[in-house]
Parts: sequence; C-alpha cells; structure tokens
Amino acid sequence: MSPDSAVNPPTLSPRAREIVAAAREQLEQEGEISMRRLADRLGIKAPSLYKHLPGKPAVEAAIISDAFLEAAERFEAAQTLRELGAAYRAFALEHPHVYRLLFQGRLPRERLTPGAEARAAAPVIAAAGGDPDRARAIFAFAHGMVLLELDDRFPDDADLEAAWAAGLQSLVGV
Amino acid sequence: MSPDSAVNPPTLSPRAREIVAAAREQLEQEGEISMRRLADRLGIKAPSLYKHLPGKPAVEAAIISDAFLEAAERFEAAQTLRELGAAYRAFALEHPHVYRLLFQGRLPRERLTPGAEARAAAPVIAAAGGDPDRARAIFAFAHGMVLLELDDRFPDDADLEAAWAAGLQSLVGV
DNA sequence: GTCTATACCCGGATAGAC
DNA sequence: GTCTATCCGGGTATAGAC
Repeated sequence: MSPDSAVNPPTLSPRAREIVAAAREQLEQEGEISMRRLADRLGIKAPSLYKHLPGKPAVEAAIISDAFLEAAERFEAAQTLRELGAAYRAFALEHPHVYRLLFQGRLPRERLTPGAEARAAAPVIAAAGGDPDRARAIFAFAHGMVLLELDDRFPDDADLEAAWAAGLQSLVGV
Repeated sequence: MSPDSAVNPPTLSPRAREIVAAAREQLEQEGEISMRRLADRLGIKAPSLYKHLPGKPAVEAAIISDAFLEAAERFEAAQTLRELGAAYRAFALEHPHVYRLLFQGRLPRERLTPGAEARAAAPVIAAAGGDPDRARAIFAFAHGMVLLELDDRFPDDADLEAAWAAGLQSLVGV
C-alpha cells in the first residue's frame, strides 16, 4: 500500500481545491454554502461541481480540515493562557461562520484530515497543565463565551473582556 | 390602553395553541419543525397553518416563550450552585432540541413573552452573587459544556461529571 | 473528462376558491 | 377553516452533448 492510500480524506484534484477555496470565500461572505450559488461563483452549473467533489459534506469537510490547521497555528503562537484565550476569541470573531463550521454541530470526523482536530485542541490541553477535566472546563468556557457573543446573547453594555478575565482567572488561577 | 394590548406576543387562539403544542412534540421527536409535516400531524394541509399563525418563526417563538418559563421553574428549585448546574444540564439532556432553540442562535426577542428570558436567567445571576462578569462566565461555561456534550465533542470516555465539578468549583469556589 | 439540461424531492410561503 | 394550485429556494441524481 502506498502512503497516500489513506481513505480519509481523498486527495483533492487541483480543480477540487479551487472549488473548496471558492466555497470558503462564500462561507465567509454569505455565511453559508449553497452548491448552486457556489457554481455561479465559479461560472459553471451546479451539477458540474459533483464531478469534482461528491457533495456538499465533502466541501465542508475540506474547509474544516484546512481551518483546523489554520486555527492550530494561531493557538500554538500563544505564550500564556490569557493569550490563548485572546487568540481563540479573535479567530472566532474574524471568521464567525468558519468557527461555527469547526465547533458547532457534529463533526464529520471520518472525512477530515487525520490529526487536524487534535492539533487545534493540543494547545488548550497543554495550557490546562495536562488535567483533562480542567482542559474540558476551559474549552467549554471559551466555546460558550464565543458562541454567546456571536449569537448576540449578551447585553450590549456587557464587559466581555471582564467576563473573559473572570473566567480564565478562576479556571486557571492566573 | 387595555393591559393586554401588548404587541408581543399576540395572544394565541385556542387552535393556534394546539398547533404550537403539536410543533413542540414534533421538535422533541424529530429534532426540527417542518410546517408541512406539522400539518400532516394535525391532519390538515400546510397552507391552513398560516390562517392561525403567521409563519414558522411565530411557531418557534411561542415554543421558546413557554420553554423559558418551564426551564426557569426548574432552575429556581435549585438550592445550591451545584444543583443549578445539574438542573441546567438535565434540562438540556432531556430536551436537547428545545435547548438549542432556546440558547442557540439569535433570539427573536420581539416575538417573545416579555420577561420569559430574564426569568430563566435570574437564578444564574443570583448564584453568581450579583457579579455580572462572573455570572456571564458561569453561564458560558455551562452553555459550552452542554453544547459540547450534545454535539458529541468530548471523547466517549470523558468524565463529564468531573469536568462540571472542576469548572463550577473554580468559577464559584464552592 | 468536462460540462449542460432536466428533473426529483424537500422546504417555506402566498393567492384565491369553497 | 380548509382546500388546491403555485412560486421560489435548496441539494442532488441522471442523461447526454462536446
């Protein structure tokens, strides 16, 4: 067996990569992916997309794998837990729709680049000092803060910096 | 002006109440509301629904208002923060789709029964000792934990009781 | 191989007849 | 109060032209 006989994910053709790039753009700009509008964007008809990728879930999986690695790089650059929290929030606010694709709903793990999810998670685990329960609590706090902010759940005058500081200080004792 | 001249929400007719009850059932059982299947459930055609309620968002808003009050009653019964956390998680696990309707995405506040959202939030604020930053951090933690659990984001062998305990202990110092 | 046209099924919603 | 007919928007499968 050759090394790239891996089933997940199938290696993408150059044309498929172009489609995925356009889909990422569409997601960022429109907030969702529509196969029909994605085809418009590329100047082709919707069914043509299916010659390059098996369907919408495959397009999403490719975006997810890429974005996990992108996010991981930013998280790895953080030196302190406070920086990690800030990096996490910044990524979510800069790419809200991509954030939701990565962290909301069930993850199609079978379709993802192996290791991509784990690499994004690693900095959080490290910051928790190796305690998995604490790491999960910190992750849940950050995820909850980001989603509540993206979903406009906090009052307009809420001091979110202070809430982040309060949470991180309590959870990690910084 | 009479007391019930309130614009939000419009008082529902008995028939509309029946429709909303059926929609709640559908949401719990199927995980989503479809106006077509909702009509099937009631033995009528989809367009007939629109004679009683203006559309799907109105159906959802009625369910949300009811469910906020339902959840509030359960949260108010909690005596300690540990109990409140347990009550929060239990509600989410018993009614996962309703939970998402209540707490995920933008809330159609204009359509809701006034005060319903605030009443569900009050016990959390009280448990935080009146500190709004801390209350937001606790809420974010609980929301994140619940969503990550519902979305199957934790490993199967994760000890979620321990993660809840770790988070609540840190955040409130119990 | 790459595209197109067509069509199917699902969804929410509206107009107008009974 | 309910109906039928209809529109628009999705994802996607198939057939066939180039």
